[in-house]
Amino acid sequence: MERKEGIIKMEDVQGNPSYSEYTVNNFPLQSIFDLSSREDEKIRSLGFMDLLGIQDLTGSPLLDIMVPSLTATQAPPTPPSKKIDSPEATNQPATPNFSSISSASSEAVNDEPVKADEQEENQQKTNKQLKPKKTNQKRQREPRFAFMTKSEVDHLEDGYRWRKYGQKAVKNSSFPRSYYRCTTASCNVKKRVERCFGDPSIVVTTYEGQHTHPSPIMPRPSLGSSHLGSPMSAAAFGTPMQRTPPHYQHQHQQQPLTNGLSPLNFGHKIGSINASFLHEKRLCTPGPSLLKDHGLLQDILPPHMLKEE
DNA sequence: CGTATTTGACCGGCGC
DNA sequence: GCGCCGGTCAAATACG
Repeated sequence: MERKEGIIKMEDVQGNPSYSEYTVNNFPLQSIFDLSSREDEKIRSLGFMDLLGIQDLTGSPLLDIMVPSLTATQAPPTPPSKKIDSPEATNQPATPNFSSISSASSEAVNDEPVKADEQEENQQKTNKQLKPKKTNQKRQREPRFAFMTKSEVDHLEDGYRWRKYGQKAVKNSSFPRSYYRCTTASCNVKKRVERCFGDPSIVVTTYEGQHTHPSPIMPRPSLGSSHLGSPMSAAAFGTPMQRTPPHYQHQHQQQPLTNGLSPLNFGHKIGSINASFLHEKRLCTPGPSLLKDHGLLQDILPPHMLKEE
C-alpha cells in the first residue's frame, strides 16, 4: 500500500504559525493534546512528565525503540514552580499517560453510548435507506481523543484493524484526511487521520468512540515485560508502537509524539476505569459552540490558542 | 473470491 | 434560502 508521501507539499501554513510552532519547536505536548479548556489550563501548568509519570515511560523499551531523542530533547520541561492541585489532575486515573496527552472532545456529551444511537438508526433505516440520522437532537458524537505522532506513514499500526471508509481534502491543508472505522463488528470506533499541515511529518490521529473489544492483534511476547509498573500497560491493549511490526518500524520510523502513549488504550479503557475521568473532562469542557471551525485543530489545540490566531 | 481501498455523491449542520 | 464544509455511504476497483 503506497503511502501518499508524494503529496507532501508544504503549503503556506495559512496563518497558523503557532500551530507548527507548538507542535514542532516547543513541544508543549500537554497543550496540544489537552483540548479541554478550563481543565487543560490546570493541566497545562502541570509538568507534562509529572502527569505522565514519565519515569515509567522512559524506562520503557517502547521509548527506547521509538523515541529515544524525543523523550530526551523534545519533552517539554516541567514548569518549575507551578503545580496544580485540581481534583482532576491529581485524580488522574491509573493511566496518567493518556489523561494528560489525549484530548477529550467536548463534542461528545452523550452519556449513553451507542445503544440509543443504534436503536434510532435501525428504526430509521426502515424509513429511509440512506443514513436517516435525523433525530430531535443533533447527531451525537462519541468522545474524541486526538494525538499526534511523528511518522512517515499516515495510518499507524495500533493493534486494531481499521477499514478506511472515506477520505476528504482538508481545508487549508494540502493533506487529505482519512476516515477509518474499526472492522470489528459491533465496535463503532472511528478514527480520523491527517497530517499536520504545519509539519507534514506529524500525523494527527483522532479517535472517536471506544472499543468494545480487546485488540485483535496479540502483543509480541518479547514485549510482554515492557509495561512494568504501568497499571494500564500498553501491552494490555496494544499501542501503535508495540503493534508495529519490526519491519514497519524500520521502514517508517514512527515517532509517537505522545511519548509512547496510545489513545487506544485510552479508548478501550473508557468503558472501565477511565470512564470517570472522561466524564469529568466532559463536564469541565465547554460546549462545542465555543469551538469554532478549526477542524482537527480544535481537537489538539486548546481553545485559547485557537482564539489567539 | 473475499476483503480492503478508492472516490464521487450525498446528507446534515452551520454561517451568511 | 443558499452555499460551504465535514462526515459518511456505497459502487467500483484493487489486492491477496
